[in-house]
Amino acid sequence: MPSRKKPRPTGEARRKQRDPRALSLVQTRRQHAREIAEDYAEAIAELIADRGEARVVDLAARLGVTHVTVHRTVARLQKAGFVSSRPYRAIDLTRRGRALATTSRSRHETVLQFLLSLGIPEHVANTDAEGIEHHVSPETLAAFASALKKSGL
Amino acid sequence: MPSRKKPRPTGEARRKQRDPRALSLVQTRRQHAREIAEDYAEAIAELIADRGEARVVDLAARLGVTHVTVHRTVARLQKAGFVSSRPYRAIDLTRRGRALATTSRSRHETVLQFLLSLGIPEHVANTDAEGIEHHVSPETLAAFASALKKSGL
DNA sequence: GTGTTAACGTAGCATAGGCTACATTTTGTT
DNA sequence: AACAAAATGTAGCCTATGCTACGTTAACAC
Repeated sequence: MPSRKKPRPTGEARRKQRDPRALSLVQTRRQHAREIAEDYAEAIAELIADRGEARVVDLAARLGVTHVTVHRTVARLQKAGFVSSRPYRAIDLTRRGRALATTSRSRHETVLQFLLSLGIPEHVANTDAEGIEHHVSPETLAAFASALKKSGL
Repeated sequence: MPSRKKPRPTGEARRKQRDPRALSLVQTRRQHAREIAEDYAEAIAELIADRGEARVVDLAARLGVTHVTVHRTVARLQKAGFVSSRPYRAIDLTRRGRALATTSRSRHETVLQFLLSLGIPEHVANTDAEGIEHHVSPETLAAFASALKKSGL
């Protein structure tokens, strides 16, 4: 098969990207699919750690969506190579999925601790961290970690 | 008419939200539509300031999408009361749109300056700020501003 | 081993945001 | 005024992420 990847724009969309700020916006949008993968990987890893396995219903409760959404998304993540699953069975992470879960979790923790170190109340920090973590580059993450270390002395 | 707003989930989705972390995730997802409104409002305000008017093509170049996407989104934002537009004319912000643009712009600036104050390189900070700004609560924004003031002495 | 219930899967709908291709209107040139 | 080019609009397709409603399988009680 001719490797049916998602085709990048070739017409106006490509030609018109002259404004430098557009690049950041485009990157931010591209990031979106990965956000979901990160949230799922993190949640699956957590469920496996907590209860031994990740079931569709528990994942749904953990993520605040219906089991149908979980089912479809898991199928997509399986195609993408992050999880493995068989009908009516628990969901498992692939090696790649575990790697994603690990880095996501650690990044989440750093962002959360950093926000808390600024004096932000816990419930606010939790929600903000959830939204922010997916948009934090390695450089920014390192800066957060270093600021955290300084403040923690 | 019976006020056709977007209906909130009433079945499984509502019942199953027992996990506290789910709430943050649900909120983060709900935020999504507003992100676009903020990006558009900011871009439109900027174009009007820079060239006197905001045209569909310029907006498309500024946002890194095609003019078709801009056209459809502007229609949605008009329904939502953020912009006003007439066929083949420039796009204008409503009072609400201008308010959104102002707060978005100021928040963006605070986030960006805060990242820069941590020593993050400019091009990275720009991209990260673009992604992060939409997920920063008023509390966190205040914390950023206050940290910025301290560091800026 | 049968039957109920909970979990899982499937069908089908809606919204939102991308795109290309093509049609129409404005704008600007000659 | 007529034409060419640029801007805008429309049609139609795709993917992703939600949902409800309903069918199917597996787990568990008895």
